[in-house]
Amino acid sequence: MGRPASQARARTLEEVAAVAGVSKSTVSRVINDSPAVSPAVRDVVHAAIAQTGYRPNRAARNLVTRRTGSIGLIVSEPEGRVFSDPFFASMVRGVTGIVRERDIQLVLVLANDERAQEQVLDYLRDGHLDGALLISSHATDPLPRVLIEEGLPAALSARPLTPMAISYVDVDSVAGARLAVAHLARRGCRRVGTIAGPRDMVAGQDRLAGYREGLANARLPADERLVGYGNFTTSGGAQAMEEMLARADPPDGLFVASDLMAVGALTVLAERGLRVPQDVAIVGFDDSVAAVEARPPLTTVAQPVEEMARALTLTLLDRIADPDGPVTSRIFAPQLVIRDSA
Amino acid sequence: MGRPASQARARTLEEVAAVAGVSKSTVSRVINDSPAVSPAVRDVVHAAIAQTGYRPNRAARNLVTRRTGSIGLIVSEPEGRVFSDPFFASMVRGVTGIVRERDIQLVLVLANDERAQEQVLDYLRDGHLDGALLISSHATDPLPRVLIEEGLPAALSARPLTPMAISYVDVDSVAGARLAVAHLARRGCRRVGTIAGPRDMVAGQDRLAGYREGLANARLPADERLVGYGNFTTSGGAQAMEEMLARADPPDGLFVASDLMAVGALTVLAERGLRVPQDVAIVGFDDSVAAVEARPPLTTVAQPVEEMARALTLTLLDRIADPDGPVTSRIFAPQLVIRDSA
DNA sequence: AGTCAGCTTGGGAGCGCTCCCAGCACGGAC
DNA sequence: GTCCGTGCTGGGAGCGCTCCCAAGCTGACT
Repeated sequence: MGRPASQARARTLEEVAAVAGVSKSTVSRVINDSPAVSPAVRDVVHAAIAQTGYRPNRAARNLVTRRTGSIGLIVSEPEGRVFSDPFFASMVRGVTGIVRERDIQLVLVLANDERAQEQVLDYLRDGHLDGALLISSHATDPLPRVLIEEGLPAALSARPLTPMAISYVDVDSVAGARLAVAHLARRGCRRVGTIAGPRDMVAGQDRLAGYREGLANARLPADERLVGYGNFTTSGGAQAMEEMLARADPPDGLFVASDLMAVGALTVLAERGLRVPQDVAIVGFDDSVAAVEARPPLTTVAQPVEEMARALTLTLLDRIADPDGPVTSRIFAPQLVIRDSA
Repeated sequence: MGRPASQARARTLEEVAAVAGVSKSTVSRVINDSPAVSPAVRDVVHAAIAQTGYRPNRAARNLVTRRTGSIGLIVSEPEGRVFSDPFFASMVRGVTGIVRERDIQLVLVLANDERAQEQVLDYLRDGHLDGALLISSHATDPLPRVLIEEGLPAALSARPLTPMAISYVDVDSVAGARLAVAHLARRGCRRVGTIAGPRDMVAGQDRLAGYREGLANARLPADERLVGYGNFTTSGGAQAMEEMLARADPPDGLFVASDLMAVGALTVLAERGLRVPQDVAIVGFDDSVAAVEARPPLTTVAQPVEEMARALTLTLLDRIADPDGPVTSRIFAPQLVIRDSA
């Protein structure tokens, strides 16, 4: 069944060239899809590659191309938070898909505290990575700005608070929130509240803004006592719900800026004996597994996370290939997924 | 503030050597901590390194040492499941700590379906990685065995079902479950049930075995109707709880093999109007954030995940340094964390 | 027939590093 | 005084690859 890999000496370009009866330059051209190779020779070389089981040596290639062939997935939030977010899992799946077919390494980098951020910066400056995917949503995160200044290709998983010369992908959160509120209004809700995200996250701000627009569009009254804030986690949602119930009569409709927070709200509502959707109709955001598993299953705003992740990755790769190219960003349209909670 | 990194040409050994007035061999020795350098020269070279801001070129070094300087974090379960598990976040934090101080790259690899597994195997065989950390708990996972056969250094995040020549770290799940049941018995519970993990996971089996031992130790009756099975997720726990309640009177004590499942059980109990801990005392497993955030906060069995992750990583690095060295594994002692649920 | 452009191909330098080997200086043993 | 370790240092080959440059060959055009 073949020897252990550690003993199987790797083939080299030279050997393939010998087998194919051509020079190593030619083999190199074939490998790199250079057009300057006649079809006949190309076939011969391909056969030789297959026969020898040749695989290019990454280190040797990197040495001369001055590329590393790897990009970083930089998580600059408390890792517990990020990983537990279903958004992250889908993101990784999307990124991995692209990265794998291009034979690029995805290096996981945690930059969750100040010290780590410094180290990460050093790391990036040392040129260990060709580029970076930044997973972070806090508007106050200094990393994006620093990366631009350092000239390292980067792309963000969310729109930065202040416009900057960096690519990003994001869902149209404002539109998503409007969608949710419109649905609630259509259902007949009159007192529509929201549990918004943190005020220092763009997603938090946008979804709140969209909620307000939605109210206005539906000619529904705005009641600030029905606006709560959570940190996008389950417990944050529960707490916000409790606080809202403490200061005002229950709303009959509620837009919650994340499924996780909605689940938290759900438990509080259940404790209070309020039925969903009869007493309070709820719309979440993300369409994560949490939405499916919630009781009742959540009506929610879906974002095409995997597609977004693919776009994000491709954007970064474009930028790596052409560092002076244009900064391109894409906003994806959200979609309402109707289940039982509203 | 300095030119962009992309323009700042990297220093080389040669340049440092020139500055220090020595040969590049000597500089290389200093960098690699060779003892064969006189203290005086060493100091001069260190000064030159600092002055020039020299950083070794990873590719060049890899080319000659035939190492890649990176290890894989191989996630061979559905990524949604793994990432959402708080265990994973702590694991990553521990691994990252070690890896960062050794300047090793952590490459994230998803092997969540058959096709991906094949690709991952190819990838490993190509020598892109010096070794692999395997995050997977399904006893049926073929990857560990394959890695051994390929001769690629690897370490598992959990004890494999069948003993094999591969290092791993794990918590003593049996002891942990015994701890939990003993606590329940001490509290006065007489009808102690369990929601166990999947039968094809070692952790599931061990915790169930520990539960049984705990019952025996406390001279408590074993009632198979009080044994349920979940897949370590919240919804799995809820479902198992419902099924148990459907086929038997509620237990007065319950050991749940994971915090996430315990949270699911909690919601079902709440729906049924059963109070925790008064009617049913519950002990979870993992001491994750979910335990802290649960209502009531969960008494649970803690495992020193971060320390385990560090040990796991060090084990792998040892193995990479000396592939023929002994296979060492470590079992960590669990600890009971008492909160409000039992 | 001669010239030249255009297409393929081969040769070989060089990327930055490690590590083998040789050389040198010094000091102790004879 | 000679010889031989021992400790430190420098020289240089070579890792596998890319890419520049030159050379060969074809066919079209003058």
